[in-house]
Parts: sequence; structure tokens; C-alpha cells
Amino acid sequence: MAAPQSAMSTSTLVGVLQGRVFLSNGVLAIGRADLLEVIGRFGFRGGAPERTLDRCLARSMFMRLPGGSYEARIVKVVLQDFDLSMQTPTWDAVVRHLRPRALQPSTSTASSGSMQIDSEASSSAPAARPLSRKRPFEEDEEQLSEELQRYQTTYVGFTKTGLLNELIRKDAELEACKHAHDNLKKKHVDLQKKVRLLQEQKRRSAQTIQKLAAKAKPKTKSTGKSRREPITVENVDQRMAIQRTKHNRYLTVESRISLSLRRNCSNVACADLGLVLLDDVSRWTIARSEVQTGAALMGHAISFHRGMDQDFQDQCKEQASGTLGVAIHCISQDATNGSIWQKRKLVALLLHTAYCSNLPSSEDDSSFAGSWKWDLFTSLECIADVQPVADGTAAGSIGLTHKMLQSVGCPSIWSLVEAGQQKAPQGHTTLRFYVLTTDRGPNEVLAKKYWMVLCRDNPKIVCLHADCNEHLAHLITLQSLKTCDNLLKKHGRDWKLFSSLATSSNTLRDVSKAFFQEWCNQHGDRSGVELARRLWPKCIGGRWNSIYEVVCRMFGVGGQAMLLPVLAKVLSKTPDSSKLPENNKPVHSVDELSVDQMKEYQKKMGTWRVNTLKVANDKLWWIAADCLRISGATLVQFSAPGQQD
DNA sequence: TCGGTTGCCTAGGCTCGCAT
DNA sequence: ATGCGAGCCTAGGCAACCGA
Repeated sequence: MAAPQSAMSTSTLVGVLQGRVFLSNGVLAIGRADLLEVIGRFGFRGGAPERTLDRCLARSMFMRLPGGSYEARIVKVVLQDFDLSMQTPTWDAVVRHLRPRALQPSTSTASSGSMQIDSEASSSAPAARPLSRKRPFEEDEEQLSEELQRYQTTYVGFTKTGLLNELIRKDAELEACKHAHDNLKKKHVDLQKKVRLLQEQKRRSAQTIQKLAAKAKPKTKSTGKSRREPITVENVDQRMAIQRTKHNRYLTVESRISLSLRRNCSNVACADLGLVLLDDVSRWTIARSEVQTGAALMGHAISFHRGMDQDFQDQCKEQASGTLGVAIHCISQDATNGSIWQKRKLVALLLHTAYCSNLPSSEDDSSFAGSWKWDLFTSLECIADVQPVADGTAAGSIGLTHKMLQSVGCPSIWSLVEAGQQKAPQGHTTLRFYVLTTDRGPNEVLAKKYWMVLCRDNPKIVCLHADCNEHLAHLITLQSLKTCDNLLKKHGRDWKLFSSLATSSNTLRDVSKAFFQEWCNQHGDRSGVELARRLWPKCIGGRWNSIYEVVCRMFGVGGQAMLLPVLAKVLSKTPDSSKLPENNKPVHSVDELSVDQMKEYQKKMGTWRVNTLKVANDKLWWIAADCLRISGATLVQFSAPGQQD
């Protein structure tokens, strides 16, 4: 804002800072916007600043100057008697001391001097706020002057500005002390609360210990057995009951385990299990119980393996001459099909550990020779936490195995080799056996080789391979299919058994609707609903046992006599070629790829239909399938015991 | 501390309506 | 007739809050 020239006629212009004009009589010549800000900051009379300004102007509390400026005398008191070299913080503090309730127009002449204000800080100076030293404006001039004069008499040699600065400094110190005091007070209250809580915890713990001790004492005396009885057929209802504590509020630990077992042994959602059990238990309680039970099992496994390590270390310390420690870890690991969770596979690991920290030598115990003394071993079977498969390679498999073993506290070959363990003192030996049971996937086979390489230089770690029996059934089926194909070739057949079964099942799935209708036409509606309504099962390569479902269905619906007439009728019809691009019909899709795929599919299905009809007419195909069905029953029983009818 | 409630979110499956 | 997307449902996870 430019300095109004007319203002110089009544006051002497001494400076222009940040658009504000400072006059030698201690007033500001400021613009309307600044004046409104001043009114807003000092809260003159309350109400909207605009209305306040209008009222003040009407009462000549501000003087309007030519050029759109106003003369505001709010700084008169300060400027009268002081040297005017105060910095902005000082100025703000002074204003706080002098927060006026009303502005009194003053006619007093001003003293000379100039005021310097930090322009940047000035614009963001804090708004006036009431302080402990707040005074009404009516008394401000007289009281402040009297107070300062009194101080000057006491503190001789100080200027008024110096005294004021001292007051401001003391104010700041007081504020800081108050703040620190509040903090300490709060901390004190918190600590008192914490002490009370700890005392309460201590008291309760002591009570619980007393109660448990009182409970345990008579039982151990009277029976001499463990406090917990194992679950048997007779007491299963009692042990698995859902019970609550005496206030009927909290579930007992046994009940929580029971809930989680019931949930895991059933296919009932958490939200519905309460309804099934006729207990008003929330789904969250059941979910929490599952987590707690799982955590307890994991904790037990970790505790067991730590105990094992401790036992081995104790034996090492004792330096028992000629003793042998043996640990056997049987690891079974397999992954699910892909995309089971977040587009990824999941892998599970079953671990069976048995160990004996001090196996007697054959010289010590004559009965030991020739047989293991398994009663000296302590064992545990546990399941590691399920992990998602991020890397399907052998290295990824090793990483997952290592991670899952760590999760149950069992050292892996890797961790043993890395830790340089097996450095037992002279006289004591600890042997570790790792039995790795997996499928015959290429990554698993390679991973097993990696494990063997890892421990090849360590004679105290033995790594053994084993094949999973369930996967073995698939491998046996595969081998029998190969043998069957060789025999078929010798009998002049150009089709193979698995591929012909897969082709026929795909064809039957493709024509399922027509197949059902034709079956109903030929064999009646009742037979159609019973035998032909369900979708034909699929053959899946790799899951070789899947063909048993197909051959069982083939003979379950009546074999060649029932199936062939229907198939012949359905497959003799020309396939629907209405969508083939060779026809001159308009094609909706503009996607060339999908057109190509459609053509390819139609072509393939045409070939499959011909092949299906061909093998269905061949008596040998039915005989081979029947042989497979009969011979496979045992394998399926091994592989998936619940599936066999 | 425990158990219940509520709200918000994700994933997957299914149905239905609409456009082609 | 078919493909596609919106919407709904189910199952479940997580966090915050509340009351006893």
C-alpha cells in the first residue's frame, strides 16, 4: 500500500514496511483489509469485523484518511514512552499484555521514534490471546506505566524496554515450567496406573498358582497318573463338550479345542457351527479357537524340537563315552493344484520326528543287537503352516521346505550345515536322518538331489529319498497304461488307451445335452435321469488315476450294449458348423485369434467324434477298459480311500 | 481379558440382463 | 444363441469398539 500523502499533514511518515505505513506519532495508516484483520485479531467488541469497523467509524474510533487508509491508534500506548526498536515477538507479547477491550481515540501527541517490524513474521504473528497478565484496556496506560516505574525503582539502570523484555522472558519461562509440570503429572498418573495393574496381575497369578497347586496335589497323590486322561470312545462326549466357566461367560480351553476340532472335521462354516452345535457361539469365537488351537500345536512342535536340541546338547556336555544320539525326521511334502489361493499353489508339509539322545551301544546292551529299541525314542507328528508357492523350481522347493521346518522348530539340513553343527565333543555322536517323501515332479526330484549335495561332506547327516505311496499309485497306473498300449499295438490297434478314454470323455462332455436327450429317447426318462444326467467325468493327464472314474462310469451306465447305440446316434449327426467361417454367414467376432481357435476346436472335435465312435465300436477297447477298472480298484483304495464305492 | 458386534474388505461362484 | 459384465451371495479376514 502506498503511503497516503495526506497522512503526512497530521503525522510524520517514518517508514513503509510490508505495505503498512508507520507514522511518527505511533499510529498505523493501514488499508481497510489490514484494519479488518486487526479488528479480527484483537476482537474489538465482538461480532463481524465489517460491522465492528462500521460502528467504530461511526463513533470516530478510527479516522478515515484520504487515499483509502485508516488511522488506527492501537499502538499508541506502547509507542509513547519506549524506544521503538522492538522485534516482532516482543511486539506480539506487548500486544498480549495490552489486549484492549475497547479502542479509545486518543488525542495525545506522539513521541518521536520509529518501529521496526520483521515484515514476514509480522504477517503471521499469533493472534492475541488472554494470558495471566491480561488487563482491561481502561487501565492499561496508567497501570502499565505505574508497574514499570515501580520496577525501574527496584531495578535501577534498566530501560523500560529492558524491563518489558525481562517480563516477557519470565512469562516464557513460566509457560515452559507449566508445560513440563503437566507432562510430569501425566507421567506420574500413568506410572501409578501401571503399578496398580502389575500389583493386580501379581495377586491374580499368585491366586491361580495356589488354586492349580491345590487341584494338582490330591490327584497326583490318589492316582499317581497324569491329570489329563486321554480321549477314548467312552469319554469322548465329556471331553469334547462345549462348556463355559462358572459365570457362563468364557469358554474353557478344552471347549475351544473341541470347537476347532469339530469345525475342522466338518464342512460347516464358522457362522453355522453354532447352530449345528445348538450353542450361541459367535463365528469369531470359532475362528479364534481354530487359530489358538493351531498356534498351540505349532508351539508344541517348536517346544518338542527345542527340547530335542537341548537333550543332544546335554549329552554332549556330559561327554558320555560311546553314546549315540539319533534323530530321524520324516518329511512328506506336496503342493496343491495351481490357482487355489490368490492365483497360487499352496504347499503342505507333514513332519514325523523321532529321537533318542542317548542310544546305548550294542556292547552295553546285548538285547540291542539286531533291532532298534523304539521305546527309547521320543516322537512327534506335526504339520507345518501351509505356505503359498511363489517359485515352482527346485530352489524354491528347498526354500519352502526349510521355511516350513523352521516354523515347527525343526532344523533343516541347510540350517545344520550353515550353523556348523554336529561338532559334538569327543565320545558323543549325533546322527541325523532326513527321509524326504515327495511326488516325482521334476522340481522335487532335483530338490532332493540338492539336499543330498548339501550334506555330502557331513557324515553325521544322512539324507534318504522316498516316494509317496499316493503318487505311486498314479505312477503304477501310468506304467500299466504304457503296457496296455504295447499290447494293443501288437493286436494291430492304432489307438492308445488313455488318449482314447480322454478323447471319448471330452466328446461326451461336449455333446452332453444331446446325449441325455437321446438316452431318454432310447432307454426312457427314468434311466436318463439316473444314468445320463450327470456330466461325464474328465481324464486329467498327470492325475492318471482320474481314468478310473471314466471307466467306472462307462460300465456303471451299462457298458457297450447301452452306450453304443446312443453314441452312434448322437455322433452320427453332423457337428454344428453354423459358426464356421467357411460358410458365408456373417461372423460376429472380429477377433481373428478367436476365429482361429474356434476353427481349431471344431476341427479337433470332429476328429474326436470319429475316434470316439471308432473305439466305442471296438470290443477290445471295452475289454481293456474293464481290465483297468478291475485292476485299478486296489490302487484307488491306496490313493484315495474314500472314493471307492 | 474375553467374547460379541459391526463395518469394511476380498475372492470366488452364480444368475441375469443386455448387446451382438 | 452366446459372450460379457453387473450384481448378489457366501465364506472368510481384519480392525475397532463395547460390555462384563
